[in-house]
Amino acid sequence: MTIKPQTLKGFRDFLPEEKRKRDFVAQKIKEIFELFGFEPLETPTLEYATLLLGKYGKEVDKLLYTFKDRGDRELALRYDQTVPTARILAQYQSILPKYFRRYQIQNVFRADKPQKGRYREFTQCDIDIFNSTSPVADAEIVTATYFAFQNVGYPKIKILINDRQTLFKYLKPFENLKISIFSIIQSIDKLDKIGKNGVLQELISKGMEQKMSEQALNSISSAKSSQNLTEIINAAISSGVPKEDILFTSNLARGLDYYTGMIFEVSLPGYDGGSCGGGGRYDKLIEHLGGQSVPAVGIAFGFDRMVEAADFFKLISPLLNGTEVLLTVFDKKTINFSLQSASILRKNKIKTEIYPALDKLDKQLKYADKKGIPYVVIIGPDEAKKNIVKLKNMKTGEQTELNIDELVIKLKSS
RNA sequence: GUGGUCGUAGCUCAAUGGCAGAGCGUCGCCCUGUGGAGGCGAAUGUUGCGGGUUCAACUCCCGUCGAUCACCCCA
Repeated sequence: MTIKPQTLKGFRDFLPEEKRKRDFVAQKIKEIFELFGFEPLETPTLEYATLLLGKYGKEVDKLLYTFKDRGDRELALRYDQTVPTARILAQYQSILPKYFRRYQIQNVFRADKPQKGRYREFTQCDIDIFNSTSPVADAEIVTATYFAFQNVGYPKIKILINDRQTLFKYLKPFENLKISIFSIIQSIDKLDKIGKNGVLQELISKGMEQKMSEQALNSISSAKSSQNLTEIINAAISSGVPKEDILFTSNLARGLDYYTGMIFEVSLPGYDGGSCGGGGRYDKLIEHLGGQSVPAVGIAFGFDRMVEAADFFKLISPLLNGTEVLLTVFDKKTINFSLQSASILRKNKIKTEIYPALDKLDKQLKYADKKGIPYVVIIGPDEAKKNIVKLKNMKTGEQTELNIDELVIKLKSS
């Protein structure tokens, strides 16, 4: 019985072209994380279900993948990176540095209904600093984020920043029995998406009077940056974030209610695929998850969107890291010469591929052309006899006869 | 999870209940050691899957799987 080949609902295959793009972006942001002293961390795909259940709210429990293993243990697939990291902090408290800072790029699983840009397995990329309440820690996160994006090569990066204290101060008067301040914040967070009228309507439908709703919006738009936030912004600017790229945005809310201080988002002007990352300070979350009190500040990068945006801005060369030279083969007599030449090229760190069949030369050239391999080395009986090779530049069509040492020099210099 | 839209060749898409097609790609030849351009030719389908209505279903109905959009939630 044959089975129809298909990818599981909500899951994706990344073919070489796409995978290279993802690796490119991951590589660029990792460089910056390391530069800022963030250390790599990896946790298992599976955890005990009890670790995850109930930690994200009852709505989310339905989105957890849970099942039993053969030893009857209740398991769950990783849902995010924060809860497993909270476990790490509790479990390895004695050996981790006090102000632990780590980066983590791993896939997480959510049994959600998929749609575009929303999958059941996707990559999360987090950086966080634990145990520090200093504005310097907040600024480090913002700055590392800015430079990580810059290192990928995006033409313009804007950091939109606000803090929960400011939102609370200006919105608290509007809270009532029908509508909590978090509910107001959640609605205001949609300002960019549904517009002023949309937010007003939503607030009204949540039980706020029209006049009050308008006042709440006006109050927010006139808000001033708190002293703490001003310190964070100044620290980020001192760390090299251009002043014009970090913007106090009083209506920035971010829906998650666990944030306790600074909140921020990354926006790429010119790319309208939405925010490419967001985070903030969450001093109570880890304690709430059952650990000890651990103040924390961090960001989750929207890795998939970053890749899409990198693609959109054409930051990734299609030939990136591909094979540099294809060696052709002619027949069984000359194949050894081809193999030996390949060996020498590879010893010289030239990315070399040998054609894996005795096809006609036109097929071999066509293969190189289609794969975008820039050089082809032609080795047939004539060349083997003279102990030389013929190097063909696929772009110009130019061919030169070289001995193997000349070939290495030529390819290394190109 | 709720509510829409969609599913036809490898890809993009036609065919308004009446013979399943086109473009692109693929393969072969023109070209016996040279790719891209061009010419000529060829192959490819249980119309996602299962049922129903009908003389007749790609087309209508039901179910199912998948994709997609909005909401929810978020990344």
